[in-house]
Amino acid sequence: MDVVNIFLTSELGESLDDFVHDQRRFTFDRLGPDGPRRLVEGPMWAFVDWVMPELAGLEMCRRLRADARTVDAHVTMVLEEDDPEDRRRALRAGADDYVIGPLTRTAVLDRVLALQSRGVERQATRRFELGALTIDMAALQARWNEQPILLRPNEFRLLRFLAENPNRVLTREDLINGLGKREPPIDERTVDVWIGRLRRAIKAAGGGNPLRTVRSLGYVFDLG
Amino acid sequence: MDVVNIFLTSELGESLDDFVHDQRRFTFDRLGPDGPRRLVEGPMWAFVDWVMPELAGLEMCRRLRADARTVDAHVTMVLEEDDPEDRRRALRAGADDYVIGPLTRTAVLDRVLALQSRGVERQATRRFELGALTIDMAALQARWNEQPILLRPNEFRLLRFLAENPNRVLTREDLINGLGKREPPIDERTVDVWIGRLRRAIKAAGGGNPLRTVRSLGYVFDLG
DNA sequence: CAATCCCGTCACAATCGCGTCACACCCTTG
DNA sequence: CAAGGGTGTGACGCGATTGTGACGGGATTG
Repeated sequence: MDVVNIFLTSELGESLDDFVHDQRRFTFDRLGPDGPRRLVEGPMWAFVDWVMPELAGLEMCRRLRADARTVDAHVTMVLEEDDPEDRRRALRAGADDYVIGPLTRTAVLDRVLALQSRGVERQATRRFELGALTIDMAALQARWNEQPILLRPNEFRLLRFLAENPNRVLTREDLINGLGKREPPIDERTVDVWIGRLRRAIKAAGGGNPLRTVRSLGYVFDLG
Repeated sequence: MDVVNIFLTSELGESLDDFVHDQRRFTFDRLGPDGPRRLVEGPMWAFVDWVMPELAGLEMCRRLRADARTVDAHVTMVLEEDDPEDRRRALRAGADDYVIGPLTRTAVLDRVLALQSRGVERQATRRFELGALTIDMAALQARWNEQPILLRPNEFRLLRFLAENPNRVLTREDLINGLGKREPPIDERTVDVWIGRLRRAIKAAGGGNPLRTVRSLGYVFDLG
């Protein structure tokens, strides 16, 4: 059975106990300033309150992104009201997403289920190789046969996501979701430009072209 | 209670008996060159040794993928040492995953539990083989003896449909319907062109001609 | 506050996919 | 061997899809 690990920075009015639903086991846990209390395997979802007792939500967000145990978590920021300025700050601090509070059980499940529905998930792998390509999550660096590939942040995330799902056609929508770009909505054609830039960067490092276009569908990272 | 069926190609040093843990029943069984000894319901996990007494692990892997009873199994390859080249070969032969041996009870459970929680599920027949031909639905790619066949989307669908109905004469109408071309109506002669293009692509990949013309009827995908 | 970087969008050119046609070739039948 | 239907395939052209240079706004740096 799949396990979905959900972490929250605050107690909620309604009880959010562990439960099983639709073939998945949902576990809930408190998330403190020092990170998660327990280590888990599998996808992690963190909901961070804008205002926290001991720490500003934005700072918490940054910590999650810097902490090796939680870099792969999908971070949702919980805003008190819909302030465009706050939304932007949240995303810049590393959040993948946000909801307008207060946080309810329904809101949590909506988020998790919606993003899981495509079944494209991050794997918590620190460093991995695919053919000549090496991706080092800790150093945020990619190499082609030891030769560093000069990537901008967005390109790195794109390459990472593609490489995490090799030999599998990813639609432009998958890629947009995979990079956690919900807000503002991204034009699908923009993905073409991302791919173009990524290809150029790989080629500049002496690499081949592992990114295959599947016309009218999307792109694949080709192994072999 | 959920059942997790685990198949191994070799005896292990430590005993791996059936047992119950965490709401799941784990059953273990030997996996021989002819496939599983018993049919099971529910998820199957196969651990295939790189070196087997009677059959190379890679060949075993391909057989599992070609066998209707086991196409949906999650196949983990057991490597003796961490050779990137071997890993690639394993994945290309259809393995979903690999571990560096020797295989222990802990390694098996780690794998199964980790992947179950990560929600890595095999979609029905994502990949199948017929003789030298391999069709990978996820990557939308076909190979002839490991050599990729360069197919355009329509040709891929055609090949897939033919390969799904081997040894059976398909009329031009069958093929048009099989590819879901209702609108606009397709001229039956167009199918001839499709077949011609598909044959050329297979030959370009060093393949033979598995597509036989049945005069005044249609075409067959010939097995053997 | 100037210089630089990153990234989303646009517009246009290049490319691709594919249905159709036309004609040569093949096989069958008488 | 002549006749006639069936099949293979090169060529063509229309649409749709994709690649990419250019631009501008916002963020970051110094």
